[in-house]
Amino acid sequence: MMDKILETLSKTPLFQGLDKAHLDKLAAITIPKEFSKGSMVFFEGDEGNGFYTVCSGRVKVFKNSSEGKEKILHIIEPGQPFGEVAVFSGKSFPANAEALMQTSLLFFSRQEFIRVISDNPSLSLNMMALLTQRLKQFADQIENLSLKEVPARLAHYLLYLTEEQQSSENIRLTITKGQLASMLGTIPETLSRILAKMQTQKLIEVNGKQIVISNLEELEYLAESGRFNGD
Amino acid sequence: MMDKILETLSKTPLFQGLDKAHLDKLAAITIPKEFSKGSMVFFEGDEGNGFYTVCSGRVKVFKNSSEGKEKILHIIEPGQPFGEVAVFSGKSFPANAEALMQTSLLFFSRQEFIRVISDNPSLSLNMMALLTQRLKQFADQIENLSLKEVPARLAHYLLYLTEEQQSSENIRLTITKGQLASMLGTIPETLSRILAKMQTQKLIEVNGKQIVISNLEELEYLAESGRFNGD
DNA sequence: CAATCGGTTTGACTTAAGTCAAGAAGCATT
DNA sequence: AATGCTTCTTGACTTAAGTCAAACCGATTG
Repeated sequence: MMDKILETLSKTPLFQGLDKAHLDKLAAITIPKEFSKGSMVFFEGDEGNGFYTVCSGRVKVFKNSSEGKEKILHIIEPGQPFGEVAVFSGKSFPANAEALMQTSLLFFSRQEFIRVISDNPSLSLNMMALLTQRLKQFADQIENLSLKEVPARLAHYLLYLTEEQQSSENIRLTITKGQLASMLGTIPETLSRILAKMQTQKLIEVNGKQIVISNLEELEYLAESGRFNGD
Repeated sequence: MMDKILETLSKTPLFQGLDKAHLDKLAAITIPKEFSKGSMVFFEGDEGNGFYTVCSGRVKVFKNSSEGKEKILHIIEPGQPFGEVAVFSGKSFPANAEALMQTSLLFFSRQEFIRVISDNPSLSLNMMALLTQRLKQFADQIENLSLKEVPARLAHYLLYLTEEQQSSENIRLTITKGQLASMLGTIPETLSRILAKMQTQKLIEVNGKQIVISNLEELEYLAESGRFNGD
């Protein structure tokens, strides 16, 4: 049991490079929690007494509007933390988090974690690296949302997937198209139409969640310029 | 000279609560730099060997698109730091920074700063608080950009100004309307039209940079719902 | 093997907001 | 006061993307 936790911690990038003693301290304050598909880990505005890391499963972090529309901020994969904002500044979570499937999480309480991190420059630096990475991602999202149109945002995301999956030929969507639409700041109908257009323009071939990149250069051009070449 | 720096440091929220010894250490690694109006502090992609805090003046942090449009991410006021992302994760700055007027900055080199912060839990926690505040701001911006329309975003900003300036009656734009448009993710023409509409709807009265809030409740409703009441 | 359900697609239509172009208003400087 | 600036406003027009509604598909499940 404790072994399982230690193993998970040691695989979490945030805790990389820590020595055994510190990992043990962390393991001691770790609280495992289970969430079933569709259940909420926390709501925006909830008092946040700590943060989580994903052990197995997947968590959707999102905001929603008064009319019930939602914007997915990120999908958290195993090994990644979320909810850290509540630990260091606000007392409350700035967004909602929902398990997308049966998910096991590790919970770190703010007080205990701050005690551990205060005595641990290496962990502090890891945490700051993580937070600044997130800032960069968000800055890119803001740039895309305000400066680029949906086709360019989608192209950008597909290119990101090629890196992620180390294949410039064949990629696989790891989320539903509806969720992808939400991440890109649009709606399923629009996404569907643009995927269709990318196909008629021979940039890609879509088969369910499987996507073949037929014309990488054009896709890169689209991501950059926002225009389908010749239209 | 050194006194001036120490005084500035002690007024910077990031360095709040540090004891004299640590402030001295910081002052020792501080490098003052001057920028004239319109000059660039750094460009997106530049190698970032440290970060800055604003001593006096003002700095615009922004991204720009291939077509030359720009999105202002934030306007940095005296006492605030910027460029921290480059210190802790990427080696490069994720956005551009330009002095909006004659501006004096303090520069902290990455290596030296990491040395100081490693030995200073209090400063670490301050830094993490700062970074998470930024994350929260960005998350809100993303929410606004993808879930709300321009009128709601503008209303939201005006309400923010009432808090900032501690007046629910009379506020003053501290940036040009063009810059405001860019911060809201729109263009000056659109901003101008919406301000005009807010006036005909008796929500506000605009007089140059001076704005009188005539109907706070309606403005709050607009920020929340995105709709002008009754239309 | 229907029946059902989430996810996806398509079509017809509406609308928010961008583009382009021309003035108008502010301001600083001579 | 006249000149150039930049900033802001307004109008006519275009366009990207959202809404609403219907149908479709694929995968369970009774």
